[in-house]
Amino acid sequence: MSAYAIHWFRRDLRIFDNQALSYASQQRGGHVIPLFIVDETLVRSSRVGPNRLAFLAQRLRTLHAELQQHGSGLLIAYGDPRDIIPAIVRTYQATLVTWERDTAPWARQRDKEVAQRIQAIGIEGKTFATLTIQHPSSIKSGAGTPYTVFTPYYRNWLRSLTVPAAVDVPTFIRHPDQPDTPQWPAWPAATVTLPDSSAQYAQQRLKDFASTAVSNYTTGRDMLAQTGTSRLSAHLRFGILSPQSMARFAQIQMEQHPATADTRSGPEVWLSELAWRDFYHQILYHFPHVRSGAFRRDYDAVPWHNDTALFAAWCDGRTGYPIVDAAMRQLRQEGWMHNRARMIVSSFLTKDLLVDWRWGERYFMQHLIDGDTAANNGGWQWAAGTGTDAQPYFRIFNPTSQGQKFDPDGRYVKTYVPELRYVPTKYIHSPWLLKGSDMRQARIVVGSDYPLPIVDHATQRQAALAMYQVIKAPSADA
DNA sequence: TGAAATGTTGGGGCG
DNA sequence: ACGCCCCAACATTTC
Repeated sequence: MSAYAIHWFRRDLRIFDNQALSYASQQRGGHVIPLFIVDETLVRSSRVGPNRLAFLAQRLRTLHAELQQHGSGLLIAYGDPRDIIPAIVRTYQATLVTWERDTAPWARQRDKEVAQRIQAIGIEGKTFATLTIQHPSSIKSGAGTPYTVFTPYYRNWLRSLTVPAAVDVPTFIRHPDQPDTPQWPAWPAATVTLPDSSAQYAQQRLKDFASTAVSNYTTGRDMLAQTGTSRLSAHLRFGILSPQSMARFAQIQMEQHPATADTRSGPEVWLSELAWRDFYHQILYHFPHVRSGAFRRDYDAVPWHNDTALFAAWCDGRTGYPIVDAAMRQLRQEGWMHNRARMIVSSFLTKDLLVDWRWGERYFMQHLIDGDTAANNGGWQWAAGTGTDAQPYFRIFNPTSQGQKFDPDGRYVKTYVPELRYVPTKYIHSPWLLKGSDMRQARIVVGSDYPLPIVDHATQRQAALAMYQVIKAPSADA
């Protein structure tokens, strides 16, 4: 009988279209131990919240069930992978370890040390670059440097895009010593209703989205009250679906929905969103300093006001701006927020409340089930104007007009801010203007039942422009 | 993957 | 008929 391989699951929690897992199985004739390691130091990070953990815990259970259907099961171990991997290699006399390569610098460092440790005992570590559709180091400018602007990156990304065919579910032969039941993590319960974590659900949702919603994606994705987006971000985050499988669907749909002269087709725009994900992963890969500070280092000098009361009001969804409050309450209720809403609230936090983007970034990471450092950091720095290809500091969203554009009938606001449900459409994004008979019709007193705006947008816009002036000031040379 | 401020134009009210 | 003004509508510039 062949020796065993270990497949180390991390962010690729699937058995279909998992190159590293299938390789392990093929190399050892099905003798593969599916392993997940819980590193409690990561679990206790201030960038993690109960909802993402609970979704991960749930996925470990559904992954185990899916493995069981194929005669296998998940092995869950606890500790530092640098110690755990060599220990399990010894326990099960394994001769090969496979895993999906990460893009984050700290994870790459850890993985490098794991590889060194098993190499020292004569075991091969075989890795696969499948976390992104194209590897961060594969898309470079003519000068050989990484792109920091999306458009040229995307042009190059599209040109070199060849999505590998899907890899089938491998065969599994269970190791006789592997416990029947994994030792499940004892993590706090979710505070929200979690999405279905099964691969079956995710694959069906992908099919449904690809066959219907994606054709209207170009405009539908921005409409807050519509299901115009795939809503598969959490599944992509944990690799329940591979990004490659999404790209394949997008490519098929692109052939069926050709672009018109003036508008990019839905599938094309959706594919570009997948490229944005790749883009931000390669930014984190090549510029690890973005994790703690501005990509453009001069923006670290922006004198954020950081008023804790204003920040608390933003977190709680009581700013008095309905579109902002709806979005922040959606985040708390669902552990998810519509992408357009993420842009609106991040613009509001940084440019109306003048709070450091890192406060918002951390809060998002604590609450988002789909929270991913690369994408979340990229999005926040984009909104704050501190990042790669960011919107300029003077581009400031008006929360009222954004609401009118992307939630014209107020359905999104009324879903998450129910105290505004009788407010006439005309005032739904500016309830502070209600008076007389309109106020009576709205059955609400603005200022007590729902807050008055905690800041004045026009005033704060000017304050934000002033705050960002340090960027333009000449450096103080001695 | 803005919005506000400022500039320009032209229709129409009015003396 | 004419000049003047107002201002909506659109364009351009600025942040």
